[in-house]
Amino acid sequence: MPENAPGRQKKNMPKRGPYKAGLERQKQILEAAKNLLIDEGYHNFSIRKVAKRVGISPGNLQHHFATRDDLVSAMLDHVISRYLLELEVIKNKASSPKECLISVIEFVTRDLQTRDTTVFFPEIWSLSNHDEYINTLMQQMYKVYRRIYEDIALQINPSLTEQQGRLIALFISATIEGHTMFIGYKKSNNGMCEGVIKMICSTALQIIESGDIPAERAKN
Amino acid sequence: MPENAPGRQKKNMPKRGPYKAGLERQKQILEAAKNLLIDEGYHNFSIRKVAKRVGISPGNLQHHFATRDDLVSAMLDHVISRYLLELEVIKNKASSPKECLISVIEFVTRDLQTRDTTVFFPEIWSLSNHDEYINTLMQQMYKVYRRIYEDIALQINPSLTEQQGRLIALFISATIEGHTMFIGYKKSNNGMCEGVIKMICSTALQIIESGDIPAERAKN
Amino acid sequence: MPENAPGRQKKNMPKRGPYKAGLERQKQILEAAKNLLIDEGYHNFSIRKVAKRVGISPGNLQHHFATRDDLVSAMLDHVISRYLLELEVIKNKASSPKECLISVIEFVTRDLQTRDTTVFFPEIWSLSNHDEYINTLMQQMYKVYRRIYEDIALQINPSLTEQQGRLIALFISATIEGHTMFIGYKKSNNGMCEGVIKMICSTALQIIESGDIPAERAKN
Amino acid sequence: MPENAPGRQKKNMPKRGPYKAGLERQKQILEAAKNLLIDEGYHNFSIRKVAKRVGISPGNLQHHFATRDDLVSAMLDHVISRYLLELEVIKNKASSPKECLISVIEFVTRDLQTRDTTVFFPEIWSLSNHDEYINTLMQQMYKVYRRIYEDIALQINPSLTEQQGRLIALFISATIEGHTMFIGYKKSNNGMCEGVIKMICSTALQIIESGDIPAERAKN
DNA sequence: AATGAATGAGCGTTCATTCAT
DNA sequence: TATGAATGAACGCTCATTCAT
Repeated sequence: MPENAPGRQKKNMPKRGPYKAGLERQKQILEAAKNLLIDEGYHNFSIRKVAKRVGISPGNLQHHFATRDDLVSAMLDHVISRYLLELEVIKNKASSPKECLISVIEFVTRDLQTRDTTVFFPEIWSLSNHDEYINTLMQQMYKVYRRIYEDIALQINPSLTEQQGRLIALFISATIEGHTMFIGYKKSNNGMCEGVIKMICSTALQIIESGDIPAERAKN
Repeated sequence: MPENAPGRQKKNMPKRGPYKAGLERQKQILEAAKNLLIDEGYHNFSIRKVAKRVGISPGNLQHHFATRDDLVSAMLDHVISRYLLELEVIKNKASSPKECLISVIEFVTRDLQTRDTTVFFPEIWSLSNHDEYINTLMQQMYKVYRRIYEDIALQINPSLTEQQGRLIALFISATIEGHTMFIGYKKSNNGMCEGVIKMICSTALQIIESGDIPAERAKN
Repeated sequence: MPENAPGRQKKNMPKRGPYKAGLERQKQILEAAKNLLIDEGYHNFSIRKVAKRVGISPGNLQHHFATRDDLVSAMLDHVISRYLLELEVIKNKASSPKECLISVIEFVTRDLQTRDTTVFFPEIWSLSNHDEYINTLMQQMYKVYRRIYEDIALQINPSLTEQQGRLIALFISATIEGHTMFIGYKKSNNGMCEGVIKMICSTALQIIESGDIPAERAKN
Repeated sequence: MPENAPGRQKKNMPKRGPYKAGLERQKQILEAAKNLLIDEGYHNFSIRKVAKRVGISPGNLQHHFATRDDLVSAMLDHVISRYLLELEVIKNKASSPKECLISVIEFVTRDLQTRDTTVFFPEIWSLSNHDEYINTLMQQMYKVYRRIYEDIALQINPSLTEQQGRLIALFISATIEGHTMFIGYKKSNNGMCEGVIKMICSTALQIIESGDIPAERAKN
């Protein structure tokens, strides 16, 4: 058993890694798992179904991912890191902070309308409330993601404090995510996407530039 | 067989209703179902667990709610209509449109921090992608909810078109909902709640008053 | 609880009989039970389904027929006695033994092609192997039925012994019944019905008239 | 998952078959299923009971036969093909058509008196009215079986048309089957078996030799 | 790296039956 | 005469997991 796939592993025995063919298999499995999650939802997710999609036996799948939790964790890792990578590319394409802000907002918001994103993220949101590991994973992802907005905000308006930057970044990212259920794939208001984008962009810019952000007090 | 609980029923045969004790039971069941959903998530939801929580046999539960879907639907109905009722009360307490806007935003956003709300709504969001009935239920709820913001917006700024009102309402509601995963119960940024509220309020007012909302074109 | 419906009752408490309306209900129930048996087979038979067909509650049905076995027994009684009555009528219409033989054979064989008969009797045959009460009921019915052939045979050929008459009657009745699965309702050879009838008639007559029947020895 | 046992399968994916031990298990299961059917009847048939008889877990049984229908189908297949094989042997032992006719009739009729046959076939007859797959299976079996009588009849009396041969074969086979409920295992007239055999044989021979069979018209 | 065999628990559901109303 | 409430057992089935091969 390799058990060296990323995820929730406890025991980390120093074993030989998977063969090349094995790595290919793992990717197949993770893709199939992602698609199953999206097609049927987490409440209909099972390793047997994943195995059937890949065309291997459940026993074999469990050779690659020892437990169901391992598989789910690895799959979420897989999808999330790919998503963050995409974001990085978008960010690096822009030549000015403002342009960067707008292109990231546009990319993320338009991406909400793809089936994968419309379905995948709410799945994570609900899961994060019942599984601490998944919650951590998700919060890490959003921290990395919000960092983009924080950096941009401070570049556009250097007079902002770090805390203000964090609050702004939180506000922008939460605002975008919150539209998923309304303008997402097959959602009844998906025609409003472009209008929403404009509102988010102008609001974000206005907040950043005005610097009129409440001072924070909470610690936690 | 009662089967006349709210939910996914189509044919409404003229049957005698349940006894008083039966109605009490139904409420107990719906409460237990809600709590189970919140405690363990939809993927761990089962009628047997609900029955165990109520302290009755699965057979008896199925006497009250014939199928799992019936139970889930009735439970969602139950929770959602109670939530909308609460909103109505908040709305009616306010004496001016602006005050109303602020108090509704404050109520809803603070409510995000209760465990029930933090957990319950993401559950619905994810479910709505896999169950058309639940999606319809959810969209109806949000339509009623957004109607509040639409009315307020048009009262504050009568020059807004209906479409602009709808877009604003969508933006405000989506912005609030989007914070659930970040400032909700036990979420890492839950200390930022008050700051977020201020930003949402000022942003909402600014958008409504400026009337600087993109004209829409998409139909779909 | 009346419990005075025919069937498998053990305790026969001297209670007042059912009201007129109750008797009507009992007939409704028995008819519904018969139709359910025919529509879905004994393995899908349940008192709940019967109750649903009648439009009453299972509890109420069980007020009329205390147990499932009671209901089944009463229903079989009901159908069988009606069937024997029909036969009696056919028999009495004929003016000569030969004519009687032919008309009974024709009636019974053609009746095999009705859906009710095609389905109902195999159901009894299989049940009789697992329920002694039903087996007794069935054997009684066939005894009465075969008696018709016995009488006719002895009338046509008075030189036959009683044993020979019984053997002939058994042979004729078994021959007819055996065609159920082949020329019955929706069965692949149901076009051969008339040919079959002619063969049965001529064979029966030939056996009776020739008297060339093996002497029996077995006792049991 | 083997799922390659005979039965109601459609797609025949090129999977590796079961291990040797697995094949043994499948046979055990089919035997247990047959015996359960005979002991308790189809209405008391359950995969759990079969599993208990074999001494395995229900889950394991479902590994070999994925659904209840698969199991039932495979079991019927199993029993029927064994039965047809036996018949073939009997047929091939005979040296003349007449002898063959008599030995087949004797074998089949006497076999009616074994418990297995007395119980098994009525079970199929009733099931065939509620399950199209089983009806097809049964009709195929009887077609093969009747073919024996058809061939013999045409050998004994070559002047018979094919249609006449089919009608005769139907009549002989139906006549035999029809005696199951009367001379079968523990049935009240089982002492008449030998007399019945003689009547069937002489009747069959007489019909075949005389060629006095009604011309058919119906098509269907 | 892969499959098949096996377990045991849990699921939604149906059911016969009992009983209070 | 009728319904609704309730139980407890059984059903077919899916599942995560383990293990021998």
